[in-house]
Amino acid sequence: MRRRVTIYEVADAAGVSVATVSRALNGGRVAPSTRERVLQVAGRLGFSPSPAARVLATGKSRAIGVVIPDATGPLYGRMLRGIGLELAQAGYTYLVESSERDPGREGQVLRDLSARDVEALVLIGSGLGPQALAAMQGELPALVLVEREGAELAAPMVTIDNESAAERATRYLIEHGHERIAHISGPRRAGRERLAGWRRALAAHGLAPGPVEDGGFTEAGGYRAAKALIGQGGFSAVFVASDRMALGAYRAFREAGLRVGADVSVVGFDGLEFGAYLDPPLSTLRQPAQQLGQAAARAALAVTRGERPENVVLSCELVPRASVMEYGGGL
Amino acid sequence: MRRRVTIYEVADAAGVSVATVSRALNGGRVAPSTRERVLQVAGRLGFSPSPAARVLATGKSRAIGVVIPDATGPLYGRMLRGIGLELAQAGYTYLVESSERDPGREGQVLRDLSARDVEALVLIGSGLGPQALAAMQGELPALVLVEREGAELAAPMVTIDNESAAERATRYLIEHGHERIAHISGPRRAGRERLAGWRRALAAHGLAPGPVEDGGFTEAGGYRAAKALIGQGGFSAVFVASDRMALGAYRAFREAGLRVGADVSVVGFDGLEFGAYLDPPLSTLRQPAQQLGQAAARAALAVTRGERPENVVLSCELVPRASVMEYGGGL
DNA sequence: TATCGTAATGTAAGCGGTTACATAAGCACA
DNA sequence: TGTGCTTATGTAACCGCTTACATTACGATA
Repeated sequence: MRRRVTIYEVADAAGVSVATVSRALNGGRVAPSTRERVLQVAGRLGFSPSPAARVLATGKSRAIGVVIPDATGPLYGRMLRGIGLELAQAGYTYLVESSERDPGREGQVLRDLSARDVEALVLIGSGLGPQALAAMQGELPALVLVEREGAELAAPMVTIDNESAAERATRYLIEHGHERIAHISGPRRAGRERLAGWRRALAAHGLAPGPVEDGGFTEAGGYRAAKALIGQGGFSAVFVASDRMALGAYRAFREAGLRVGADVSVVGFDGLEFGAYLDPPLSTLRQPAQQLGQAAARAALAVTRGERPENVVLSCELVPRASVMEYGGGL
Repeated sequence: MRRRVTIYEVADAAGVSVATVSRALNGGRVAPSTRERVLQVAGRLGFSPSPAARVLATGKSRAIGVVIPDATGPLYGRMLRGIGLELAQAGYTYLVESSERDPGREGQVLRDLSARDVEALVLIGSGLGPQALAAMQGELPALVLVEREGAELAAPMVTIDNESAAERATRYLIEHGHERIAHISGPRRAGRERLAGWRRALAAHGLAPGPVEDGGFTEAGGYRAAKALIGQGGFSAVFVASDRMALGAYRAFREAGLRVGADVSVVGFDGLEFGAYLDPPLSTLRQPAQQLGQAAARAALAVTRGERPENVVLSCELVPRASVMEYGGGL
């Protein structure tokens, strides 16, 4: 079995005390020549300090906890990569747990992570509401909120600029000559902000808002919402607040005999991979998932240092594709 | 700041010694009445044992390390969910790191995870070769290999039955009347086994193997391979060893004016989400990603107990879709 | 009643680091 | 040469658990 090389063995081999070894390794005051020797011996022996012992001695675990809503979500992998990259530079790691979109389970997960001694918690996406979180905050380490409600929680927030992105999406349709633009909306903060962006773009161009239907951010909801819109008519384009809802909308349009990109233009939101493979490929706004992760990690590191980092707002990139065409007479 | 409740405080409050508290909590011999009281007090005080202290005292970290090739891979999220689920039941956690498909970095990552005291390492997908791993094995905890080469490493392996799945895919084409079936293959063990399954199915039905082109498991490679096949002709269907290569193949067929599902039938492999949204939807073999994760976690737990678990081979499920049609005269 | 085995509990020694405090060494200065 | 600093290093306590071993209590047995 692998056996751990301890600091004592390094100390013996280098002919110094463990305190000196510890200092040499962690940048304390040591004579340069001694440091040199200790480092050399430590390297030769393959010494690597026991994280557990270090945690116990210092009270800092050098780990942060990350809670995601759904392990299979396509964006979370990218966020985690961003988090991992950023943390690694600071010698930190992370523990991930998924709440599986169950607020009760999220509570569990938070307690669990907290019991595991993480120094900060990054909560991604929707989950427990602000009041519920506030109630738990006493027993939890510092929080960082990513794309989540909770301005009142005195926790740093990392978000995307939903409103501007939605405005950009809508403007993209307007630039293609569309004047009657519908919206399939979603719930919560993200949904509200995207709705607001849509409104703002229309208002800025002196256009009246088209019909709005809620799609609950699900494919089935998007399908139903599109059906409802089709029933009402009066639009030549739709801004859909998520790619997944756009998927459902595609189906509804197809069933109604409408060709996306010809009879009706569509812009989605999120930039999920499958959008590129739809027929026609879906125009969308790409979320900067990895950057969100990095920003969240930076914020988390800052809070572990007792700082109070600024909120971060990132913007999305428009991905123009064939689902949007020049206006040529609408529904 | 949150302060940790220690076992001493519980002991005081319950009027017993710390040893008794520890035993009461971990199932040692304690009088039932005492255990009851201790548990009660511990609950009231909100005691949860310091993992670091426990690791230090027992030498077991209750954590395993997981290495994935690519944080954004769509299957890894599912695998991790399986791993997490299984580990949680045993009171274990995991640390993930991604090698980003860089063997050098994988070496780093392994050392890093190992320095973090994980009790076992689950290596997913391709990466360092068996010789390189063997060379490191001395400084690493026990390994579990998931979909990876290394039969000679004396490490439990969790894999899918690539050959049978490929055979099933090919048989599916044969059942639709195709007799001249090409193959776009991939590298490494997975590629070889899928090739073998394709051959086996053809042989079993007395059919001659059609042309084979390697696509390197990438979309661009699939495109090139399909181009090459089209140049040669002589097939009415293709079994493609990965969905991503199938994506490239679709493009090549489209550019050549061939309609997938009509002029040429295609079966992919992996069961990635986007396949359902291709035009036409791609028939494929779905990898049991979550089950792979669970099996891997079970194996990892077993090795931490010093057991030598059996290899696990899981099978894939055929997902029939419109990319395969009854033979009606081929290229 | 003395003896012994057994069950319940307590005492204290680690586990492997960090770090406050003590000590020693080296040097400048009077 | 003695005094006082500064700097380098050592000693040992502590972080919060687990667990080997010691101790105590108690009923069973002779």
